[in-house]
Amino acid sequence: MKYQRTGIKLVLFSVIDGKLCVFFENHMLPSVAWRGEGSLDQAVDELTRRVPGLATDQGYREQLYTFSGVEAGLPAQAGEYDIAIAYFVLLGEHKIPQGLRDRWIAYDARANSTDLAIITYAVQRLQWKVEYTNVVYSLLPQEFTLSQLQRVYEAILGKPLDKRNFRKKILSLGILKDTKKKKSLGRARPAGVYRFKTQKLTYVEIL
Amino acid sequence: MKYQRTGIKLVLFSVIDGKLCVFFENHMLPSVAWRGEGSLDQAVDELTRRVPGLATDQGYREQLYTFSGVEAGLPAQAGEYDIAIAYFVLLGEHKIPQGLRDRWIAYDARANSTDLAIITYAVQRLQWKVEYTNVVYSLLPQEFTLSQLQRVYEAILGKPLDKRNFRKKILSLGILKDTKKKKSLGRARPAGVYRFKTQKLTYVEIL
DNA sequence: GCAAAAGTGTTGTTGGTACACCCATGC
DNA sequence: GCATGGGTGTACCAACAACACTTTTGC
Repeated sequence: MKYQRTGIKLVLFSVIDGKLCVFFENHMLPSVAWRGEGSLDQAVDELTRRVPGLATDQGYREQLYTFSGVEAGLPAQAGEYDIAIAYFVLLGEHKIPQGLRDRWIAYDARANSTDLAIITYAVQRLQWKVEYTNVVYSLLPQEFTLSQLQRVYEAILGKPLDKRNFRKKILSLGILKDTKKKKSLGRARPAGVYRFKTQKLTYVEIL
Repeated sequence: MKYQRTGIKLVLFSVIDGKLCVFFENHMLPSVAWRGEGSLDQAVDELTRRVPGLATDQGYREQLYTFSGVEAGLPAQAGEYDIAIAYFVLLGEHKIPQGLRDRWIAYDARANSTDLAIITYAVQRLQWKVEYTNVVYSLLPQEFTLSQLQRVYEAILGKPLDKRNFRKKILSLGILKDTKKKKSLGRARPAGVYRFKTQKLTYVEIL
């Protein structure tokens, strides 16, 4: 009797220097075989630990999709899996050690990685999630300015946003707390500092 | 070396008699072991064929989620899988042979099936999908009246909808075609007959 | 003629979008 | 004093929600 080989793949996102970036290990998504020992989550933990500078508990993680056969482009890759369970993980730029930033590549829908289909799917999911939840908390330090927040949104959505409308919207959602502090970046007027009320995933009330 | 056992589970939905129903095989979702032969899709085809009155190509199918360990309540079930890949399938009431309707049970969030977590998740996905796509085409005959359509929406969303607003909205989406025919049900005024412009999944323009 | 379901418009509210200038600071 | 990014308000438009009566048919 034949058993299938199952793999786990990670799509790691971060917004670095205003650009949406994905982590690669020699031009492929980090992946590992899974042999059914322990839970899937544990296996993902382990895989996560392989990424330099990334502790298990950091960031936001979510299962993406289970790819099989053609969809994942798997046949083309010898020694690969019959099915691949893909996860995406969000990691704040501030948690990435400076020396390792070159392993993060700016997302480009036209790139031709074997994993492009998975990455594209992950980006769509991220774009959706960021509009309907507070999930961006995982891409920012605990305290941040509204401009920082806006830059993260712009990087993910891939388009510029209007400053006034953005602030009105985000503040009206009531997911932020004004710390009343001020932070000065460079030689400009200091900006107000905010934090997310909660670091747990919350769906935004659209009513 | 140990290999994991992978299972496929099906959540089959239909709206029968104005109620959202799920198909059960002795109080459980239909499932089958998968040993990595052929693609996942083929395996789902096969499982689908086990459901009486359901041909492979009928209805709409989508992968739901891959459950492992605790999440799916699997440990409680002896002889079950390490991971279960769940799919949901939508099937029009008109395609279900009369004699087999008793295997379809009205969805109840309070029921205590071992598969309740999966089913609940599937219902949420369905509710979302039905609001942003034309996917209900798979739950109705080719031709139908607006009232029939509204009843399907109400069953899925679990709440009554306003007739005038519903019609305005659905017609403005431009996904329906008026056949100009009339259909008389019972002793009331005959209703206009519509069809979906396409039977392929289409995301609705929200602009 | 009456029961049953079909069909039809208006109004108020809300959320989205477009848009331009002054302010506080570092150098 | 000037360059840099921070911060603010209004007006228009589109989508949504609430709401009640007339029409056509079968019996």
